[in-house]
This record gives sequence, structure tokens and C-alpha cells, in this order.
Amino acid sequence: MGQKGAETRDRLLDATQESVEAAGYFGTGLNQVITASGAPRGSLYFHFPGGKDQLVAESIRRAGRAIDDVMGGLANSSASAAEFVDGMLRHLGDRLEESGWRKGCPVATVALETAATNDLLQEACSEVYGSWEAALRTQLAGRPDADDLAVTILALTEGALLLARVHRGRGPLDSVARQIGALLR
Amino acid sequence: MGQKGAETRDRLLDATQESVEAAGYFGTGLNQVITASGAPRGSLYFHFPGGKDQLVAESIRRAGRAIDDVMGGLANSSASAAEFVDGMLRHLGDRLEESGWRKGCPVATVALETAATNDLLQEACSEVYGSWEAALRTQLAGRPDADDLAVTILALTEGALLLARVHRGRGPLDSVARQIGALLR
DNA sequence: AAAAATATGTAGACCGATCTATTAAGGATT
DNA sequence: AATCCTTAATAGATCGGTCTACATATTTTT
Repeated sequence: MGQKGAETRDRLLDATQESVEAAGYFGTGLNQVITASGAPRGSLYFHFPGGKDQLVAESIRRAGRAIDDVMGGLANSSASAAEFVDGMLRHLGDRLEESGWRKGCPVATVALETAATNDLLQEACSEVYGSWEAALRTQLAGRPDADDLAVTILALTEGALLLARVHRGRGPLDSVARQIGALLR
Repeated sequence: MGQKGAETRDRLLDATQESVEAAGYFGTGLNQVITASGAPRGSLYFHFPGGKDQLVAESIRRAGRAIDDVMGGLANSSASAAEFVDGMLRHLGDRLEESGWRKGCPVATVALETAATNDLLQEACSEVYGSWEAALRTQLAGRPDADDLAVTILALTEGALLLARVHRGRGPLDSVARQIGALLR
């Protein structure tokens, strides 16, 4: 793949990710993606012959890796699991607020929309969540209930992100941050 | 409103709720609602002159009340807050599994799809979550951190429901149920 | 009680806009 | 020359919404 091609491909994924995060799978139109990315229609189907599903699946996996990277960074700079989780909640809260309550979890909306009806996207979402869960688990290594705890913290984060987005305020993220100590003591 | 009219209105709400829960706001087409409910197009706009937004908003509020009722029942039959939450998780898990992983939180998908772009639906979702939160708060009355705890338990429930749906298994709900004691001790 | 008038609700054809996807041809890059 | 990528016209389906005509109740008037 040449340089130009790689760039349009990236721009298409950028535009898709942006829209998917704000409005979900069904709320994202390919016309809009084409307009926002500046790429012509044909390029979309050249780079993503699988159409919308492939485009969204790749953009979701890419968003998943971005969060993985954030967790990787936090893992280095955090002295404890509590500090790690706190840093994560702060990062996600900043991202959410700065985006005008548009960017919550980049996967959740698509996950809910397609869980029952689209195996390809359901699998992509499931895998992304699985990788986040694994990252949390290694962060909690040594604890006897590390598995349950990782799932619980992930659920807590997702839920708080959802509530913060719906209410358009950081309140839920802050409440959860204050309670997380009870889980990690 | 005559009896017949009330019945078609209800059927329209039923069909909407069913589809919205599985596929969200954008994933729900009015043609599909009309077909599933058996009501003609004209009746839809007679009973819901506000169109799709009004239809979905009412169906979400109705779904919210249904959960309120479940919580009301559990409040009577539960001896402790832990028992209450446990009952809630079990109920939601049963509903989710029995529906073939289609029926998670009846509000979450629409909440995420419309949080940034549709004030009417954002408000409807926000209110429903507010009422659930209030119900949890009264269940936790007396505790010094009742407010934070109510939000945290709601977030935990929503997150677990999301993960369970995505992974198509009760695992996350069970993990959370095992960890909830640490919060409520 | 019969007839007329008014709500209430049903029925479906129709509209313009938008949806995802395909296609065939041409330009750019190596 | 050969591969890579872009361009734009087009297809057919579906979208939410409007509209007019009709049927069925309910109330008012006589």
C-alpha cells in the first residue's frame, strides 16, 4: 500500500471513529464519513471491500488499541492498582468533557446496537473488551479475586462513563472514583 | 381515548420498545414498528404526532417505570441492601438470557446514541436513570455515602449488563454480584 | 328515540431524502 | 507496463413524514 493510499485509509477510519463514537453504528452514514474524510466513495470500497461492517470493525479495534496504549502508560506511572484505576477514570473523564460529552466509551454504543444482530461487530466488540479486561487483570495480579475484580472495575468504568454521558456531567465518574477504594482495599 | 385506540397505541409502544431495546434508536425503523404492531402508518402519527422521537421517548419512559416496579417489589421482599441488589442482578440476568441476549438495559443504547445530538431523548434517558438512582438511594438510606453508593451500584449494574450482552454470557453479572459485598459492607 | 354533527381513529398511497453498495473508466505511482 | 488508487454516475431499497379519504364511535340536537 502506497503512502497516499494509507493516508486516505486512515482518514476514513478517523472519520468513522469520530461519528461512530458520537452516534453509533446505525447513526453513522457512509455519506457523512466520505464527506468528513474527503475521500471519494470508491476509495472507501477499495480500502474496505467488506463495506460498512469492515470499516466500523476496524475503527473499533483501532479505538480499542488506543485505550490499551493509555493503560500501558498508566501501568508504568502508577504505584498501585488504585492509582491506576484513578488515572484511568480521570483520563476518560477529561476526554468525555473536552469532547462536549460526545466521546465516552468508543465501543459501547456499537456493542449495544449490534450485540444481538451482527456477529462480526459483536465479536470485534467482545474482543476489545476482552483485551481491556486482560490489561486490568495483570494490573491486579496477585490478588485472589483478580478475575472478578477486573471485570467489576471494567463494568464500573463503563457504567460510570455511560451515566456521565447521559447526564452530561462528571458526577458519576467522581462518585465511582470515591467508592473504588472499597473494592481495592 | 377509546378502548381500541388505547390498544393500538399500546401495541405501537410494545413494538417500539422491543426493537429499540435490541437495536437502538437509529436501528429501529418505523416501517418495522408498523409491521410488527399491525397498526397502520396513519395511526402512528395520530397517536404520536411528535413522530419517532415521541414514540421512542414514551417507550423508554414506560420501560423505566417497569424497572421501577421491579425495584418496588424487591424492596418489599428484601431484608438488606445486599439482598436487594442481588435480586436486581438476578432479575436482569434472567431477562437478558431468556431474550437471547437481546434485552439488556432498555435505555442504555438510546442513551448512548442520542446523548450528544437529541435533547428530547437525552432528557428522557437522563430522567429514567435519575429515577432508578433515587430508588437505589432510598434503599441505602442511613449510610453516610448513600449518594455515591447509589450511583456506583447503578453504574456497576449498567456496566455488567453491557458486558454480559456483548460477551453473550452471564459471567460479568456473576462477577459483579460476588464483588458487591465489598461495597455494601 | 331518531337524526345530525362532531370527535376519534384507521387505512395506505405518496413524497423527497438518504441509505449502502456496485460499476466502469481514468489518473497516479512505481 | 502494471499495480494502486481515485472519480463519479448510478442502482435499488429504505428512511421518516405528510396527506387525503374513509370508517367508527360518541355526543348533540331535534
